[in-house]
Amino acid sequence: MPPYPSTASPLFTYEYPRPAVTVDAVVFGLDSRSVLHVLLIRRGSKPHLGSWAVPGGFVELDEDLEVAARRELLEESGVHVTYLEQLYTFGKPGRDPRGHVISVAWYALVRTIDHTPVADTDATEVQWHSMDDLPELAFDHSEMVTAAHKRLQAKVCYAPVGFDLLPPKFTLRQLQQLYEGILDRPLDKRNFRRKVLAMNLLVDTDEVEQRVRHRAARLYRFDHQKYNSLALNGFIFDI
Amino acid sequence: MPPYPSTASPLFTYEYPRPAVTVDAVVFGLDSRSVLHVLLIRRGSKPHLGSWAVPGGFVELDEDLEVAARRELLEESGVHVTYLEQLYTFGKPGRDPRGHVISVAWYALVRTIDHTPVADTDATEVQWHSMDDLPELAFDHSEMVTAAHKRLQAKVCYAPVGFDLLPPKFTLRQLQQLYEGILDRPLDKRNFRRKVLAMNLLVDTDEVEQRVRHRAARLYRFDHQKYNSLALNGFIFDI
DNA sequence: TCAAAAGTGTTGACGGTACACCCATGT
DNA sequence: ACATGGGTGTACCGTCAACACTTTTGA
Repeated sequence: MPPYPSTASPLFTYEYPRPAVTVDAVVFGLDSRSVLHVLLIRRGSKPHLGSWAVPGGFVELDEDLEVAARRELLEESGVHVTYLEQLYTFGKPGRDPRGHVISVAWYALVRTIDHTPVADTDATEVQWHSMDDLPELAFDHSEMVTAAHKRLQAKVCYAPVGFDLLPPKFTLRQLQQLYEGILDRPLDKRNFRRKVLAMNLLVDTDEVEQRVRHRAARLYRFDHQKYNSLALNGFIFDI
Repeated sequence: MPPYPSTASPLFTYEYPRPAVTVDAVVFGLDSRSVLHVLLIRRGSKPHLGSWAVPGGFVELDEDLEVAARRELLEESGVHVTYLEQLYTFGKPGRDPRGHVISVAWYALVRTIDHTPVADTDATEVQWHSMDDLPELAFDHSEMVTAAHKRLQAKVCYAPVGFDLLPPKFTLRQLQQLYEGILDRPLDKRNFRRKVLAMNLLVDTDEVEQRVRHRAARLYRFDHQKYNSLALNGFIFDI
């Protein structure tokens, strides 16, 4: 085992052993019925070999934390995330049997989870699991998923992050089902539609959904540009 | 320089060098005129020797992150915090000239800042600085303070954390000035009083403030017990 | 023609905001 | 007596919640 390698400055002394640092990401997606799912991998190495876990891994030296999170997601599950936000840093001694491991947890949103191609390096299996039927998870990953879900529930109410779970063009029904799935409660259809349309941030594309066996719904897209300029002037998205 | 020491499990390999991990804490307090202040230390060592910075330091192996934050606060500034919450983890390469240093930032509230005794180990000087007159700070600490302030502004609106900045018994005026100082905007006196009293979480102590040269205001205390039991049933504090 | 979802308004309750004066106290 | 802040009520307005029927479409 080589001595601990040097970094940029000679002033940096190595009297103290360092904890290891990982990043883990709780990835949310919706299936075609707008049901909220979480991406899990089956661990291909010890500890917790064979258990389900959230994708993640060690941060490399001089690697940005967000870059590390994206790299691990790509390596372990091949998903393309549309939204990524830091969640919380878990560092309780004993959370990893290998020693002191500090994990910077993130949560991410992806657009659609039907037919997601999955790569794997460390993971033997990658799978979407419905939020209301999750298996036991390795380490403290259940806690991470719970925290991420709460954060998402709070955030969709005051920021337009939900759109990152939908395709660029979507129906009002899809949007409402998304909110109902995330908030885990029913919403009134008329009130919901009135409220979201009143913000004037949805653009009617003059297209309708295809191949449905009922009256086809209009497709809307979210006007990110307009939202951004409004947000600069203190506008607050609110559902 | 000794080789990097071993941890619990032999499975834990040391092929990769690890970033260092620190904790830093943005500590808020009010002066006697209810003006929001931040606790800063003047750095007594390189890098940024002589610059103002937020108190913090390296996490020890197998030390819990919150414990580390409290330890550093005690060592560097001797303050007793009444509230401590994790804020964000900063890990951009280059944020510390010594090498890759990941900082888990916290924010804390203390009750009163008049005549605060200050100890120091690494710090040559410890001082409260008014939020609207902050010096340049070392590293990315300005960013930390800004993030902490935003978080505090958001949090006082939906959680009773502001009371951790006040003495156990306080006047409604103090409470209002606290909110005005944190939110940085004036509030209507009658509406504010009606709203906070309507929550039925303030207990009139039947005492009044002393040694004031005007009509003495009633002193209230916040009923933490009642709040906790209400919160369990879904009650949400709201200012 | 049936099944399924799209689309559409009104009312009542509640909470937020705006606003000004008299009172108690210490100097 | 004066300066300083303590303490109080009402009216208007906007927002939210509750609620049901007709229309369109594909099978």
